[in-house]
Amino acid sequence: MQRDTRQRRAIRAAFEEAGHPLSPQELLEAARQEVKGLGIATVYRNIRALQDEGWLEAVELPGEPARYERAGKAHHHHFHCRECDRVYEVDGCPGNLKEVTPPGFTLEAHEFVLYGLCEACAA
Amino acid sequence: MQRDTRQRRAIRAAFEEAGHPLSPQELLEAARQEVKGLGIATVYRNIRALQDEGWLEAVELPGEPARYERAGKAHHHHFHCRECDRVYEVDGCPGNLKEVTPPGFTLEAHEFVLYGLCEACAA
DNA sequence: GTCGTTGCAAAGCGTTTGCAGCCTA
DNA sequence: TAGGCTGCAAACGCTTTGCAACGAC
Repeated sequence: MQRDTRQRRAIRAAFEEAGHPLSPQELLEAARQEVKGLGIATVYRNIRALQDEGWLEAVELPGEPARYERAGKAHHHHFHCRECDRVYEVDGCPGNLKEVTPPGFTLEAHEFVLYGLCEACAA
Repeated sequence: MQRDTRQRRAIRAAFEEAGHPLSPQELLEAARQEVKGLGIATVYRNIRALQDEGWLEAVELPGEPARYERAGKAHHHHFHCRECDRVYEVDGCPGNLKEVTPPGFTLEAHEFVLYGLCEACAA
């Protein structure tokens, strides 16, 4: 049975407050403001627990450590700003996925990441 | 000045022969058939050297170690088989990238990865 | 012979796991 | 009080680096 600890509450709260995906390190720093002495192992263990529970989802970006965001959102992709390093959600989905799939291959899922400048950084 | 060693020749040859991106480990195994006793450190050092030289390009897949392929190919994306773990090139590009980009954002690049079963594994 | 290159082993780095004590239910 | 949870440190897997010997030119 799962218990409601200070650590877990702080970790959940960090995700509620952040409007964007968090890395384990960012999460540690955020949650430590609430729970001093919080260990990185606890952060990783809770990330996994919250994922198993279906409360969190991994956001895997090519070439960098995974970030995490609240689960249950509608299908979406991400825009990674190369200036502020922030990750934004984008709605919608590129077309002609099937036409791009090689003949004989079975398509089950897809990842899609946009890179560039966000509105603030483009100004 | 760069030297032409047995190891470097074997590594180059492995890429020429493989029709798909190779991970450092796959590369080690392939090149070892030519050069027994080849070390993994040498593989990594040559991957970097060949990248600097513009002969190789990294293929970064979300959530796993990078693979590498010959540079200079036409724009393409990749299909990752969840069964045999191989990565294939796919030609073409999904549409409506601009429609998906949020207003005010500047789109500079995109990554796109398909997941599923390759032709061999789907059988 | 020079000096770039190699293999080995050790060091890094992010993530996971073992363990003894802690704390929630 | 039981047993899930935590912090610490050690263990991991992948990649990089230090070093002395090697070998291309």
